[in-house]
Amino acid sequence: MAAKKEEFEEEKALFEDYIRQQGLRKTVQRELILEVFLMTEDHLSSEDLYWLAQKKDPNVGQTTVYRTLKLLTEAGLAREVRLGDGRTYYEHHFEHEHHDHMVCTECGRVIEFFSAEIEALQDEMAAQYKFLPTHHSLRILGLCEQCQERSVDIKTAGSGAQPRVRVKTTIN
Amino acid sequence: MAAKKEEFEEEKALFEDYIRQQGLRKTVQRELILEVFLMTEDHLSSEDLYWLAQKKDPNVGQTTVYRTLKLLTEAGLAREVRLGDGRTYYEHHFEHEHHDHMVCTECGRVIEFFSAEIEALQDEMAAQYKFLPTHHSLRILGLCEQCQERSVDIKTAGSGAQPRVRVKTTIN
DNA sequence: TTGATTGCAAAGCATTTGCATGCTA
DNA sequence: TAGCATGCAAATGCTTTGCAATCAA
Repeated sequence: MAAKKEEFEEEKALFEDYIRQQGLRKTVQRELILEVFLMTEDHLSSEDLYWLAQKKDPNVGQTTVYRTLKLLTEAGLAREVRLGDGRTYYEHHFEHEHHDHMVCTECGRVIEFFSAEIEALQDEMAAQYKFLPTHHSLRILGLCEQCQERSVDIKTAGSGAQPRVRVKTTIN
Repeated sequence: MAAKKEEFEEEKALFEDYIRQQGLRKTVQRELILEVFLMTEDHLSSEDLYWLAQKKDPNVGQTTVYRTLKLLTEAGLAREVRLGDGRTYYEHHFEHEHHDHMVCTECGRVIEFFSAEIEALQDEMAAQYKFLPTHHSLRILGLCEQCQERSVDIKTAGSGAQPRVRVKTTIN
């Protein structure tokens, strides 16, 4: 994992460019938070990121994480995601395909998916209303495969197959 | 507007059925809140509803509005909507077509739209992941027609044509 | 040196909960 | 009468803000 550090030069450069453009300053905290964010392929809440950053440097504060995530979003490196519970999650934005989410209301599992047809139809609808879309979010709530099975036979089956999708246990 | 009161017998019956089924109790507050909700064809936050109900009976409390909105949602009369700011809005659910929203990030205007094709494709995607969808929400953010014009020529033009869509000014 | 940045503590919101009182069935 | 419902106040959880100290440019 530590070996990954060198991979994010492009993203880091982008961030530094943004910082310079805006007349802001490069700080160790911002660098650290960006690094931790980039190293984690997941939907992270501000708090998640805070704990991860804390492990590397106990000197970072919650507030700075909040502020830096906003910054990353403005810089185009992160994207805010609302999964349905109160908090705001962040996912990678730079060089990551746009996608939407299915959220299991039972276990919180998040499945990412993409449909070019849906995208196209959305633009069509927007055009119909002369609406200029900047971004969109489609969330499908329901039960994932595992939880459907679980609710059919109520055996408390042990952990079956490896989950094929990333799991967020922070929800619910 | 007061003449509309008699129109909602079906909805009221539905609510009373639900209340009875659940072993709950019919109260003046619940009736009033339901009535005010039904009389307003809009996206209402709990606070919006609270003020509207207050005008009719200063004895209703915020808490009861929150609790009753949950109840209405469970009874299938209301549906929760997240428009992107912090709060939760509610819209009619009973005998109302499902639809999605375009939200103008400039003025907060909300456009409702529906696309059977998008719906169908969503089900298709869900099936592909063996996901059992219960509901979904699609939100397109961007600029409405008026705000696009406004940002082209920066003349602070007065109020032009009548807005063709319902406007929520509570956002932003 | 100057002013942006940090982190703590406190404030802000929307929403929920504890609990004594009130009211429905 | 029994116990659900109400409404106030307090608590909660996430996020933002005020501000003095710190640090980058």
